[in-house]
Amino acid sequence: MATSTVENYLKHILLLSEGGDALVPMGLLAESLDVVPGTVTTMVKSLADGGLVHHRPRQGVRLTESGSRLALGVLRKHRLVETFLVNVLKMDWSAVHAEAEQLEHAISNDVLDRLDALLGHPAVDPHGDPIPSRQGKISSQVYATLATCSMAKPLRVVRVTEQSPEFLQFAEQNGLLPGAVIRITDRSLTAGLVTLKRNGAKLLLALSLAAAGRILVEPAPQRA
Amino acid sequence: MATSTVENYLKHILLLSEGGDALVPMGLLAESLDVVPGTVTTMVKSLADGGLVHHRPRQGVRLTESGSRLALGVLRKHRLVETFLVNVLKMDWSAVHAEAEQLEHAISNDVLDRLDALLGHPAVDPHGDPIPSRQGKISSQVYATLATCSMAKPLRVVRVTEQSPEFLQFAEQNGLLPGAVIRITDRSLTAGLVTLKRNGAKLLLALSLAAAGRILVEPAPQRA
DNA sequence: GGCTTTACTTTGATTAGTCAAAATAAAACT
DNA sequence: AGTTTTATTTTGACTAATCAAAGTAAAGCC
Repeated sequence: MATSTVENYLKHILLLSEGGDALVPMGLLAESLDVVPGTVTTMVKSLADGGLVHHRPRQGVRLTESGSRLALGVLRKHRLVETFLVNVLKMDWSAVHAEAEQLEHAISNDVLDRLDALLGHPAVDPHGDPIPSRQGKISSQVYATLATCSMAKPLRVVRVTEQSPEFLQFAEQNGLLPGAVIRITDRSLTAGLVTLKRNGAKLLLALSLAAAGRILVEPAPQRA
Repeated sequence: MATSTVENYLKHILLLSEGGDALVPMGLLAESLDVVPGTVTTMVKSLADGGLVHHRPRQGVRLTESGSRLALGVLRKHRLVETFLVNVLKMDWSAVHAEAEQLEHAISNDVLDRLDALLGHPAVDPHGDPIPSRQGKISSQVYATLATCSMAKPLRVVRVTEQSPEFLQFAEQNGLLPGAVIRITDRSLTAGLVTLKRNGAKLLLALSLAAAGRILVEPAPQRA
């Protein structure tokens, strides 16, 4: 079995490569894992020895087939555990990320499959992130964000791509959970602001463009 | 936070000291943890530096107050996780010990408390072992075993003090789960055999004395 | 094209946990 | 009491993962 350190490296590489097979720069990986760059270099070389990644020196790192399989397995554990913590144990969705970071390395595939069944084989976790299938497939639909979408039509929040409890709490308090239907009332690139109105809410809500870019949306069906 | 190695040492010391504050010999601890004795000596000295155990050189080791608190916490996690795996995820009780060994080090107290509530604050795990309370109290009732109990009256199995999947499967197949009511028909010290009959079963069942000593019983109420 | 900045790699050291094997203390036999 | 056995401790070495700091390659910039 891979150590949880190895599992973490693979998971971060997967997340940083955005589904594609682009090279992940070493520095980015170091920052993401919160270790110094030298550490990443040594670890990546040993992962490469183990056939889990390809290392292009001075350029970056990319998952191999078997590294990718492993990384998707870890991600599946992470997201199913998060779903369990929120749906069954009723935990705050802003708190479950840290818990899942630990549990994803301790849970067996047997337990995972039972959890999956208990939850009804969910396709996305509470943040709206897609859960890889047991076969390692991940539905990688490309969504627009509040910063990039068209402004005309009503939108439904599908996903919040940010893990920090502060941001998630902010999102929750303002009703920006996956499923919420909203409408953009204004977007100013110069001010760096997006203003929107939630269905059923009285007040307008202003968001920085940076924050808006973390919220993925799809067109909401007209007048449900 | 204590590493999972530290947690394991403390848990094993707790289990080997049988609730009392007897000194646990280093060799026994080494065997129980499946490491060589030299490793235990070094680790125990560092645990002693951390104030978690008292080390009497060449004699053994004993938990301090704070070591005991930590160990009971780990044991609580272990047994609640086992209960969850059996009661909620419907896993085989003979398989859950190994799973819980991993999960006990990864689960937070917050998650644990929610699990505890979900399960209805159980007092014992599926093997009949008592679950320490959140305050670290453990109901340490002393039970007789099939090897030591009186033979006259009907008995109820309360606990199976053995973790190996083989033994647990054997027990399960022969209906010796906690709660089962049985009656001893014969016990021969010379042959090393105990023979018994389960309520509702047709056949007699023979057990070695060693195996019988792993099964704790209490007097069953007469004709329920 | 040469200088500077930035990103990455190397080197040497550290910590946690482990083993193998030699050394020692205590207990157990004659 | 002296010797043997057994349990424990010490010593030296190893692996995984890390950091600090020095070294190097590649881009970017006059």
